[in-house]
Amino acid sequence: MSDERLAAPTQPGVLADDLRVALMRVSRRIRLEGAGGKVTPSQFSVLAALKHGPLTLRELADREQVQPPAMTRTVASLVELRLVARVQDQHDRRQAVVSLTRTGRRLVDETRNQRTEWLARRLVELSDEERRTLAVATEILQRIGRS
Amino acid sequence: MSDERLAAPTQPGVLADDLRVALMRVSRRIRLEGAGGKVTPSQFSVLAALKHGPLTLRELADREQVQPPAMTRTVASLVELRLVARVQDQHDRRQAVVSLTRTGRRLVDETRNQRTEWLARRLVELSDEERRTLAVATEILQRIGRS
DNA sequence: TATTGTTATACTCTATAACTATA
DNA sequence: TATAGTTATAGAGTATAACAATA
Repeated sequence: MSDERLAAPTQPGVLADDLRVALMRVSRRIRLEGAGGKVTPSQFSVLAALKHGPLTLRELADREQVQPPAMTRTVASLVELRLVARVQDQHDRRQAVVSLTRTGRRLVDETRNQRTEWLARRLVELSDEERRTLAVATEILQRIGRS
Repeated sequence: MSDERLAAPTQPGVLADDLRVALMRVSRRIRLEGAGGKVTPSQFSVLAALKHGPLTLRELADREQVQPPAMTRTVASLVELRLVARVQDQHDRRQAVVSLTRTGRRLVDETRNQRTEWLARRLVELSDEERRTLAVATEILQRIGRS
């Protein structure tokens, strides 16, 4: 008797279905962690987008795939919460440049850390070999994510 | 010289950070596929929850982690779209049982297939060994998702 | 009394259309 | 004219509080 029924399925169609479900479920779990109710998911997504530097309102709207009026409101709420600052661009006064405040940056880092820690706790329960498998899988997923 | 810089990092903290980012990015990509604008994410989530059989409004609210009034509205909109049907339970007339219509089931299956196919197209571009790695990783992620 | 679901009300996120200010 | 952003308006999704119907 072969051990086919024990082997993880590798046919693209079957694997895609299993992997899709597993990916969606785990990311949902991760998203629930560290979302300490301080800001909404939309607001947090904007904060995370600003992590690597200031962006104009238009750039934020494009990256978050929302229309400018929606971003106007979200940014206004974040300004109110003192999590971002907005200043008029001096060279093109039509543009508003949005950046993280120190408090905003701290919130992004804390949430990120909480999410990472939730996953890290799951990983320490695995064997070395399983972690090696996930490490290689991570590289493959990174490639898929870029495509 | 060791090949440390080539090896995928397996320390739980580092791996968790890389894996988290990769997971979130790929699931976001998957979620964007086949979301043909026919229904909203909330509505689709309810349809998917009904895939394995009818549920009462209360059960739906619990599974979707929303309060009953929100589910009342979402179900009403899906009834309007002819994607679900709701009938009063004959044994307990307080309860409303919600089930997929044929159209609703078709929409769930089509969306699911489109998402799976997007991922399957990425998988056929990989080597056999990479697919084996992802297959084993899927089993590990399934365990993490259940925890 | 307890449970299921609805109605009333309010707030957030989103969209499109029309507008203002700047280039 | 074209672009960046806002205001006006509307619809979906969510919540809590108060209520109706049934168990």
